[in-house]
Amino acid sequence: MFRIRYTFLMTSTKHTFKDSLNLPQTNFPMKANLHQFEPQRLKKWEAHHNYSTLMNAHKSAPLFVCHDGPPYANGAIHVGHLLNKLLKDMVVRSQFTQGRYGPFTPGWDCHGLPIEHKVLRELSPEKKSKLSTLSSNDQRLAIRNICKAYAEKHVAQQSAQMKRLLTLADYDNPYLTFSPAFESDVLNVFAKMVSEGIVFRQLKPVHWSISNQTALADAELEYRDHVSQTAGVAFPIRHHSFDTSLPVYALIWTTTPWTLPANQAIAFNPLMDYVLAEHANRAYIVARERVDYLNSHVSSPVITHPIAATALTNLVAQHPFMDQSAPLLAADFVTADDGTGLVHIAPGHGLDDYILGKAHNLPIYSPVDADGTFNDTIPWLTGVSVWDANTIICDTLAGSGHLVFAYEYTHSYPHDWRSKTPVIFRSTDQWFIGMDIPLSGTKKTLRDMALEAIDTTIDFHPASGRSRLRSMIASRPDWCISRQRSWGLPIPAFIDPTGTILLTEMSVNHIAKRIQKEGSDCWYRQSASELLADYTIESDPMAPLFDIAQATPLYDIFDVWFESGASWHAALYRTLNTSQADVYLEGSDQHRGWFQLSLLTSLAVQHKPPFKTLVTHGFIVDKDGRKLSKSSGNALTVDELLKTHGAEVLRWWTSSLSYENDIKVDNRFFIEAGDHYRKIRNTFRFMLSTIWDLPDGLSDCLNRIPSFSNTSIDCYVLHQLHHLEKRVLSGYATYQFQFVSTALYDFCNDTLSAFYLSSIKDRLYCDKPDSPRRRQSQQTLRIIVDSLIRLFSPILPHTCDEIRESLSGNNASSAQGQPALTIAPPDIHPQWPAIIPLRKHVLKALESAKQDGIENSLDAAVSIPQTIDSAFLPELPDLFGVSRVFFHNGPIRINSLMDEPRCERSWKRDATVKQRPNGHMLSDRDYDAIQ
RNA sequence: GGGCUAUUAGCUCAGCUGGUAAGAGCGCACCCCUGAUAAGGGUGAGGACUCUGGUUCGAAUCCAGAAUAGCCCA
Repeated sequence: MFRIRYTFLMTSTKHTFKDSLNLPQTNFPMKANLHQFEPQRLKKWEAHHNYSTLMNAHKSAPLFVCHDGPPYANGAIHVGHLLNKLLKDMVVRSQFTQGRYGPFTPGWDCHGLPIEHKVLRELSPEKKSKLSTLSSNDQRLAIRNICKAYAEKHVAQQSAQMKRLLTLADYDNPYLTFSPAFESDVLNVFAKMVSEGIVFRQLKPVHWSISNQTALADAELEYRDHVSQTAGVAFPIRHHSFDTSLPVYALIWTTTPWTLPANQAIAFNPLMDYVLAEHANRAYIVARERVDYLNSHVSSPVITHPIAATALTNLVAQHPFMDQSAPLLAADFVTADDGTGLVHIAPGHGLDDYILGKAHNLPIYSPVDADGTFNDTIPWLTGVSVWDANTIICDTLAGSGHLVFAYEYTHSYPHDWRSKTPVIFRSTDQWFIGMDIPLSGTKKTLRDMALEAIDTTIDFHPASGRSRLRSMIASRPDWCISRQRSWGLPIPAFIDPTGTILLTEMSVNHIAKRIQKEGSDCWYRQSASELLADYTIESDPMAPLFDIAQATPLYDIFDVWFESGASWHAALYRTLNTSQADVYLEGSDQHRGWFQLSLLTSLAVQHKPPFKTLVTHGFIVDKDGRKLSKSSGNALTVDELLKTHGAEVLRWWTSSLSYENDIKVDNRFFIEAGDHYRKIRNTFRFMLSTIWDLPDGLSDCLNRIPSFSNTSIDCYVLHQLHHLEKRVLSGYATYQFQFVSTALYDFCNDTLSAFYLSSIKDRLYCDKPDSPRRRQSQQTLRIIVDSLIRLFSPILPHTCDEIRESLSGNNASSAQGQPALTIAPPDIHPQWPAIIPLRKHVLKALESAKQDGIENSLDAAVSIPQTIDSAFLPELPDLFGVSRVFFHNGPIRINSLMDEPRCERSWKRDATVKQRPNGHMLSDRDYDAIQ
């Protein structure tokens, strides 16, 4: 009877009291419409001079510098840029959360071959032919002019995209490597390096791009498969004492027959065994381990006789077609991995060859011109390209009987990264920074200083960066800083008719001043005497005997890495008056690039690294972990991602990455990030909707915490919030954004949505509006919201501002730059840690009680063990989502209350429910609330 | 070929210096709520911790090798 009656009441009067409840209300929309509202937010920020306002407000806080590694001003930004910029932005913004001041100046790398190459390729035929009529300096100026416009256009484009990602940076005052101020500062750095005695000019084989007619840096090479014409070549030995009647030959193997005219020696490894291999009435010297290789390339098996490696010392071979000799030299770089174990040495065309040649005073001979053709020192090859020369030389060798075997060989070979054409080694005059020359100041070499800094003073995130950078520094060659192009900063050296070079600290600093005033174009407009007008060579103690009147400027430009590598001075010092950043944050490829070269210039000049910490992130790969191909990359343009997901979702995605490793991108990951974003947004929305009628201000809320009962849910959640703050701050401090975002998400999802908010709904809705219990929860919610937007704002700045506006109106101050609340941890009852697992067990028991017909937990009472402090009793029904909680001796038990009356207002089957004078079944609390 | 790194549920990832039956989110299945509603809540099923050796009383965790993938270099 009872059951039927109360069920009837429930359905018929279910919403009778809806209007008497304190139901949620908010203007904070559930749907974010990020694509629409983020651009509006940007406009608002710009109208309020967001960046400068924020910086001025925090100038007195401790400074933290994240120095921007300049992206190249070329093309639209891609997902890799997005990742890099957003990580930096979180570093910068989270400094404010940690109570610091984090200014950020964006930069762009504007000079260099990629732009020059692109610009020249896009030139119309008319313009090209017009260009060719100009003098070489006017050509350079014209090219530089077009390049500058190109760079400016792309800086503007990229800048707009980066802003659209809601990044906080001084976009009105970026650093650009072509600006006269930057160029001048770079030259000051260079001048100091000149004074340290580590800058030198030397003929040296360098990777040479034939198509672009320039020397290439390591960073400008890419390795691709290449088919080489290889040859086994016999060099007759002039005099020997081997026990054989056959003529003896040194058999070398080369993949570049065109370098044979420049041969100066043959190298062998003194630690390897060699034999005389007899074949077709000749005896070839080869490594014992390479006999099988030789057999595979000659018609009949060879017969071998062992010889001692020492017997090779002092042997001299005759060049097969040049009138010169080739001494046999010991070298440890010779291996038994391929070839014959004897290596043809052309010091003008290979790095190992060059080093060995220098050690033995061999000529650095390189008969190849800049265009890859032979010069007139080899009459029968003059004007022939090196690629064509391969065949001609092999034919010649075959004709003279010196070609033992020949075949085509596919192997990994360096190519020009722009033109994708194979490069060669060619000797030219280049400028170098020496790695192993003691600085005049410190008496230590750059290499030693760098290794010491890596081992002792620099922090690495992740830690593996240390060994990575270390092994690169330990093995890197001297730094070739010169390029033979137009779009760049000139190396300010002069040459006079005697071939004397003028390049001193004073002369460089002098040119730096000129360039600061006039820009580096002046180098191409003026003569040496004009450029050096105010320079008095007599007062320069380092100047050589030099004829300025007869001199001309040299037109090499700097490697762009030298310019960006000096940004700690040319950008950082100029803007912030400090030349050491707290952090440099870039992709792991920058161990070879910007990290390393910035370290070198800084150590040379200021004898300390330009950064305290290096943070590196991995590379973007596709959903299968493969390198992003052009086609898969095009499917995910930043503009498209912004349109479909919004910057906040992209920012959340970035925060959730384990960025140290490869980063897989696929649309579904952004969709997932969007789901997370909505979940967080809704949690905020609900909290906002429950505190709309809270009259008190925030400071009052914080002051009231100590008066909260230590068994109250509010006290517990504030305690959890305190721990969240601590965890988030430590995560931000160590750049562990994934840890931060997981902690924030779990707090919103578990601690708030599933636990706290579910538990306090009843009191928020059904208590009298100003009941102390309801007000206490509202104040708690207000504190939570305020704390959370401070923790979230480095990741979701727009949404946090939205929340602020919802709380305090459209003129609310921005949520950005606010330090964490760091609330004082309230004392909680010592049994709270037992309450949480108890709740889990109760929920499980309720789940199994569904089989017994108790589907709605408000139809249930729970009996729990008596071990819990009775002070918890008022909170437990809400915590478990049931109508009543009892203590008893025994395990958790669920009792049905379906036979008990149900409050028509709160839907709880409370013990106080009875029929009231208004005819409705209501609990004491609810009856009181509607009076 | 060398340096650095990664490989844990369908997917994305935690798992610190080796120690009771391997964790989370998403997804999936089932259920509740309909007074957060193009929301919210609960329960559950999913794993030879890439492979092969080794060290150890004990290894996802340390060592060696292999495979696959990424970055850098030759």
